[in-house]
Amino acid sequence: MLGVLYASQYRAMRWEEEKTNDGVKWKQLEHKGPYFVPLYEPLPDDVQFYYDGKPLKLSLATEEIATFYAKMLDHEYTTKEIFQNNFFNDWRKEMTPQEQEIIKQLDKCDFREIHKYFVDKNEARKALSKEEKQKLKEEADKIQEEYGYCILDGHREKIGNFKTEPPGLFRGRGDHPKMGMLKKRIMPEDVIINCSKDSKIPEPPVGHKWKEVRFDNTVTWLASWTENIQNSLKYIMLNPSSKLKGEKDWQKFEVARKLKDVVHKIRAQYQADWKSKEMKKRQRAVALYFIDKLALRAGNEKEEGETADTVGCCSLRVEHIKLHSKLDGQEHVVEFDFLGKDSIRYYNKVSVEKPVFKNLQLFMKNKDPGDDLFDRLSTAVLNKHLQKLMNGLTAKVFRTYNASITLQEQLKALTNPEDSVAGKLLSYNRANRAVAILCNHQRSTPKTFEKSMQNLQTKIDAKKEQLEKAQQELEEAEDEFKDKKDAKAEANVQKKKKLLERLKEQLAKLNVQATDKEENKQIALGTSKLNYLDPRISIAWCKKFGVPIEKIFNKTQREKFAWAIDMTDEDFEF
DNA sequence: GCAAAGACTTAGTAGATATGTG
DNA sequence: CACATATCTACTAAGTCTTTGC
Repeated sequence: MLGVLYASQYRAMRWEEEKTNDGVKWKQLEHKGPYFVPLYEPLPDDVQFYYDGKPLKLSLATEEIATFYAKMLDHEYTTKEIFQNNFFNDWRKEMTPQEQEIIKQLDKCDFREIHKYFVDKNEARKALSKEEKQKLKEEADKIQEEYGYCILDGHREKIGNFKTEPPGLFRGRGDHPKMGMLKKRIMPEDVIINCSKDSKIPEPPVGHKWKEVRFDNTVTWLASWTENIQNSLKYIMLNPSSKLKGEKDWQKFEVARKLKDVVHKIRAQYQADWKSKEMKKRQRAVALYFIDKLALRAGNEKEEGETADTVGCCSLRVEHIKLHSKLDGQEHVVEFDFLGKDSIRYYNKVSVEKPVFKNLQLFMKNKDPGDDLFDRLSTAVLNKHLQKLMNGLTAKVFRTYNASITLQEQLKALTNPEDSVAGKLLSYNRANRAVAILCNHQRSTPKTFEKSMQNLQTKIDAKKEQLEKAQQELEEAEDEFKDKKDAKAEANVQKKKKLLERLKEQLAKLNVQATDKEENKQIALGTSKLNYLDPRISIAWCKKFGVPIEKIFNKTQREKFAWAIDMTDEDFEF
């Protein structure tokens, strides 16, 4: 074979579908191991901790943990009782016996001086000169260069998270029972290295050993450790731009496209199952209907008291829905109100088919608010059923499928080929937004939202004024041309016309911006774009309507979707 | 057949960086 | 050019689903 390949051939080969199904993920894996975050640097002597109003010199380990709390002093977390208690408990465990003897109440601890020290330090860093900042950047780049890449089957690939997580206080989301607990420092002795046998095995930092070095090519991680809060594993894995991740991503969307072919049959079946004699089947059918229609997550069981109380479809409880025979002119309305992943609230009122409504009444009969709505159902049962309906089908495929098909339909409905690029982008964002709403992807309203909205309005008003003025000037110029009929006057008319056109465009652009911003207030578009929307739909749309891909995908996104950018033409259909 | 462990994807946010503006 | 604002990136928690071990 020739040593030279055309770029397109190379690309086609690079994304060629994986044939192996023996679970082997790679043949060669070489890397440097994780980068360990720097050790704790003690506070200067003039920065003091006070207990009960008196300065108290802390041992190194105790001081380090104190700084974790001090740094968070103006964060809402430190006002929460659970956070305070968990922190204080864990902190006391690390104290010397003498310190334990003295430090007995958190409210007698004064961290303010330590807090100020870190605030000042932060400011100082921000105020650094360009050259000094450049130097810091170069140092960071050097670390990235050395630890941030690995060799996988002959390709140099970027690693996603190559640094160990620094110690600190656990920041769980929502009402997390473990918030404030001490997240311990990861040492080489905690870390398992995974690489290929014949590769250069990473060296542990001097004076240290790895917990284990293994050669498992059926998994994709490079290193792992067990974190001490939930006692679960953490991994160092490849960046989404890597071939391995890209192929997996592609595969995910291919499974979702396969669902497109059978979804009608599946829908017909679960509708029929609403009337099944078996309670278990009815529950399965109603749950699947929710997952399909509302894009709910599967809802695995969680260990009580270990995490925030959140639910998905299969773990919904009676207290999470209300039934209304009639509401706001609609029949058979189900009102959902529960906390989902990341304790994000799901609130929705949906009019459902009568049999669904009847079934829900049945499922709720003689149950307490805290009882499971689908008591005969689990995600395992549901997924086992789905697996029989289509190879590779699980609950989450419905989210991917419905998100992608919605984008495709919305783009078709909303795009006007006559629009400017800005107008088309508004349509794109609206289509994206429809998906984000479906998937309930929310964000907290940016702190400066109201203000920046006002600023934009001021700009719009100013532009309107300019426009009116330009309009007048144009009329005057036209009058003058009627009088004089000379070349100079004609040129002036043309000039004013151009100006007017430009201002009109600018105003239109600002208006589009304002609409977009308002509609986006509490909705996060990024998550669906990155995880649920088949990028080929977006790329085909760009090509079809002459929108540069950079307008919808930033650098990171283009890297992640390199597989799709390489293979998609404007005719692609999901 | 089940629970726990393991592997991998999906999620919002904080802080860094880029861009626009007076 | 300094500052404000918008956008991007890194981070790591929190899910889903599969595998393991009894």
